[in-house]
Parts: sequence; structure tokens; C-alpha cells
Amino acid sequence: MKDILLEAINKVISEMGLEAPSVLIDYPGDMSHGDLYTNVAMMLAKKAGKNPLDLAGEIAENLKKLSIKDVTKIEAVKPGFINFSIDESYFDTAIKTVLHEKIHYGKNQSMKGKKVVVEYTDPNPLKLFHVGHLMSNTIGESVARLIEWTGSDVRRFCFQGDVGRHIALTIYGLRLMETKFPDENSSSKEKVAFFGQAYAKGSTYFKDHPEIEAEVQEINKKVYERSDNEVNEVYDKGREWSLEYFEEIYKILGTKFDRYFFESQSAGPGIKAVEEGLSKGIFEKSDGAIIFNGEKYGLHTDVLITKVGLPTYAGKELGLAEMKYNAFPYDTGITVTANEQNDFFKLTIKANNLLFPFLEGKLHHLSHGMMRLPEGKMGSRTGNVIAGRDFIDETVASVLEKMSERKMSEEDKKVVSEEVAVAAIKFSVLKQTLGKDIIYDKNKALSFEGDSGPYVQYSFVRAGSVLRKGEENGFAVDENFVSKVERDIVISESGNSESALKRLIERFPTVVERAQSEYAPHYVAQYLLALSGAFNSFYANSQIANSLSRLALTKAFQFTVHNGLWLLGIKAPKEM
RNA sequence: GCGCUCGUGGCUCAAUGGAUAGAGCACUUGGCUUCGGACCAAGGGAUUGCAGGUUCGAAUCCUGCCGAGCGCACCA
Repeated sequence: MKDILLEAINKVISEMGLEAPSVLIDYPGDMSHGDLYTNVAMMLAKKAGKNPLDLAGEIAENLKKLSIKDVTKIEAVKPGFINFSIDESYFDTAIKTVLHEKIHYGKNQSMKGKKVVVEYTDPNPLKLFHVGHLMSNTIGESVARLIEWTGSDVRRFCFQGDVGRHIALTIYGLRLMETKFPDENSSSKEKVAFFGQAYAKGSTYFKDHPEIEAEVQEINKKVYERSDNEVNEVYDKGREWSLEYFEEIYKILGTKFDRYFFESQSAGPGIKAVEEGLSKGIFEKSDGAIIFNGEKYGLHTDVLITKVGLPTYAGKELGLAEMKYNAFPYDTGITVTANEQNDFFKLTIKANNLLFPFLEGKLHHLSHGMMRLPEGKMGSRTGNVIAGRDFIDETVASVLEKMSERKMSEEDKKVVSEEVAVAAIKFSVLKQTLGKDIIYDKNKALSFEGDSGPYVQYSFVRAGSVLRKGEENGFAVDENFVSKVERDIVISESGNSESALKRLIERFPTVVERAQSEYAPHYVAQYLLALSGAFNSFYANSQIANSLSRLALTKAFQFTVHNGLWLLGIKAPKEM
């Protein structure tokens, strides 16, 4: 409908001899202003030498002459808006579309055939998987799903820092610890916690004893070269345990990576790329190290290969871009990280473009804020970090507490409580604009009410419950349901909670498009809150289970919520 | 110091240069003989950090100031 009106407006204004700017046509915030509005008259008034309201009136008159299907009212108002009212039957048709498209409702083909890689989460083996990784995973997964809905071929990549200074510090810290090395039978949580402590120990010790620098560098070199059996043994065990532990978390979160990359693999290609860049004059030598002088491009200067000959994070990033491209020749390569890496990515993207001209315009960095504690930044070096797994487990525990009254098997409770907890966590991340920090207050439990994931899930569950009731009343939602709805069109009156819900369901695909084009899942999250609110209001105001049209609307609501939650990486449970 | 990002009710967040700045939490009040109360309805609560500017129109764009966060050469 938006497109139809847009076309009509453009036609009318060009017939009036006016140049069309990029016309805004949208849903008004307040339904009392009609179903759609445009501000085109105000934008053109000055150029046309007319008063905005008069011009709006003229455009409105000309639009009326076109007698556009389903448009029942065109009205020029106050400063110069033109408001449109759409016939109720148009929305009834939209509801039927939902019932046909089911779990595909909202998809489009805007990027059909494009290849896209999304790299996210990126935890480091031997280091703690903290709430920040949870955030990156949540956002990356949602973005990957949004892109899948453009018809693109998406690959999920995860890059893990299995070599480097943090590993050396962990191994050093291990030597300082009295605690016994955990055995194979310990839980993966214990195993990983052990290495987390070692890292904290190693890095705090290093902070107070800078004289161990040479020793740490020596260990680091051994890790790269795999030249020391003792180091290798610790390293291999730690890496294996970490990766197992990460898999457990991905399973709970609902992410499945297509491919893992490790820094130990990108080091070689990184060095090769940097040396090639050096010979081409893209990079230069300085103080024994190889650097990228970003100042020519208004960026910083960063070291790519240290004077000891080891690639830095930046150097390895240069190798990674090519490795990713070789694994899957993408049109768009997105990397999701916290915004503390913004400058770093500006730098490496620039360097990658210079080095690999075929990557020009393909690399994108998507940054998000950080999980912060009320008392300040979390840092794994100091040890005041919240483990991602602990955060999930604590949330699950409080969901279970809330579910204690529910009659449900223990097994089901376990599954559902996990789904609800993950919803609460993910939604709290995805409901707000990317890039802003989230303050995590341990004393304030995550919300299950109001603007929350569980609120949306609850609405879905409730809808399911009503549908079952409808079935008892002889309105089975089966193969014949849609055709029954088709025959029995019941047009509801406009202006009530039922028509408000209908209108929201109809605009879902446009919400998805916007979220896709801006890589902004929060539009979907915010929409789901509004949609759920509209449903709950409708539910409170009408008897649903005895009306086919209202059941049809409820079913359409269910599909829409289900699809929206899916885009956020959140499950829609049957019961909770 | 330089660069990037951000300041919206007590708190946490929305708002494509557009209409009366929206929600949730907290607070006050009302609603289960109806389909799940993790709900609904209503109320109070905002000089959108401050000062200018651009515009028919600014939370949004520009400039300055104040405040916060992040980054800035051999860590990742």
C-alpha cells in the first residue's frame, strides 16, 4: 500500500509540474491521523511558492481523482500533511496473506543471491566467555537472520584468538597457581574457570612485575612455534576444553556456526599479506616493526608485525579477511564487535582494501555497546567480569522460580525455562539501538514483565491457548481453516483494538525491511512490543474463541510474533 | 592533547527533519462467575545537558561550551 501511494503521489506532483524530492510516506504514530500520511506538500511548498496547506489540498484533490483502490479518505490537514485512510477489507486481506505465508510472512528477496558472511561472538579459548560475548552473539545471530530474510546466502563465522599474549599470560599465571589442574571429569565450567583464574593471575602479576616481560614474550613465541612440550600440553588441553564449553553455550543460545577460524591459522597468511604490502609500499618499516601508517587517511598508525617478527591482532586481521573470502566469496562481510574496536576496524578495513582491491566496499564493521557494571567497565584482566554462562544460569533459576506453580513435567520446565531466560537476555540487548552500553546490575534481576522478551513470549503462549479454546468451540485451525476464513470474511469496525492489531500485523514486512537495511534488530524488538501490547489489549476487550475472524486474527498474530522472535534469535514456546 | 560515540520523566530505553516527545520499571487508582494476571484500563511525572544557528518545522542537522564512555605503536 505504501508503494502504491508513493507511486500515485509521484505521478500527481510531476503532473503538477513539481519536482519530487524523496517523498516520505509513513504510518503516523497516532491512528487518529489515519493509516498513512505524507509530508510531501510541506517539502515542496516553498519551491512551488505556495502555502503548504493549500498545496496539500491541491495534491489531495488530484489524488482523489485517481480513485486508488482501498483508499477511502484523502485529507489535507493543518501544517500541510496529507492523511490517508485505508479500507478495513484491505487489512482483512493482509491477514489472509499471513495465514497463507505462515512462517515465511515478512520475508523478502531484496538481496536474492547475494553472499554474506557474518562474523560474531569471537571468544578467545582459554579466556572467559563473558557477557560481552553473549551480547555479540545475540546481535550477530539476529543480524545473520535478518540478512537471511533478504534472500541472501549467509554464512556464520566465528574467529577465535587461540594464540597471542593472553595465552602466554595464562600459561604464566598457571605456574603461579597452587590450585590443582582440573581433571577430565570436572564440569566444563570448572575447567574453564580454572583457566580464567590463571589469566587473571598472570595479568595482574605482570602489571605489578613488568620485569617478566621477556619471559612472557618467550612463552608467546613458544606458543606460536609449538616448540615446547610443556606449553603445548597445557595449551592443547585448555583450547579443547574451551571450545567444548563454547559449544554448550551456543547450543543454549541457538547459534550454529558454519565455520571457525583461529588466530593460529591467520597468523601465517597475515605475515604473508603484510610482507606483500610492505613490498608494494602500502606498509612501512619503523623501529624494526612493520606498520601501517594510517595518518595519510586520517587514521592512527598501528603495528602489524612486531620487531620480534610476530603478527599483532591487526596483522592477523589482514590474513583473516582473505581466508574468509577464500572460504566463501562474499559480497558483504560483516564483523560484529564491541565499539571499543571502532578505530581498529577503520584501520584494518582500510588496510585490507589497499591490499586486496577486490574487497573494496565489501567489509563492514558493526559495533555494539558494552555490558557494564554499575561500578564501571568489566575487565577480564582484573577479574571483575560476569561469565556468560553464570548469567544464563542465574536467569534460568529465576525463571524456574516464577514457573514453580506451573503444571509441567520437569523436563519441559527445563527446556522452557531456558527458552524464556534466553529471551529475557537477548531481548534486553536487542530492544535498544546498537552501540549503546547496557548496564548490568546484578542486584536488579532481568525483567520478565513490561518491555521484555518474556512479555512477547507470553502473548504468543496466550494466543495459543485461545486457539485451543477455539478448537473446542469447533473452530479447528487445520488445513481448512484458511479457506473457511476466505469464505467467511467478517469486516470488523475500525477504531477498536481489533483493527489496531490488524493494522500492526499488516506492517510487519516494512518493519523487517527497515531492520534489514539498517542492520538494526531493535526495530523488530520494538515492533514486537507494540504488537504484543495490541494483542493483549484485543484479548482483554473481546471474546475471541467464539469467532472465526477473531481466531484468524489471533492465528495471524501468532505467526507474526513467531517470525519476529525468530529474527531476534528467540524461541516462541507453546507453554511457559 | 587528538579522534570517535553518547547526554531524552526518579530509573531503563523508543522516536525516518514532522502532528500533543512514546513505552516499560517505580508510584497512585480500577479490573478475574469470560479464552493463562509474566495481563488490561487509567493517573501523576519531561525546559530532550546548556547557549546560539539553519529550517515552514529540530530530541534529531551545524557551531561553541559542560559532562560521560571508548580509542590513540609493537596487547587482543
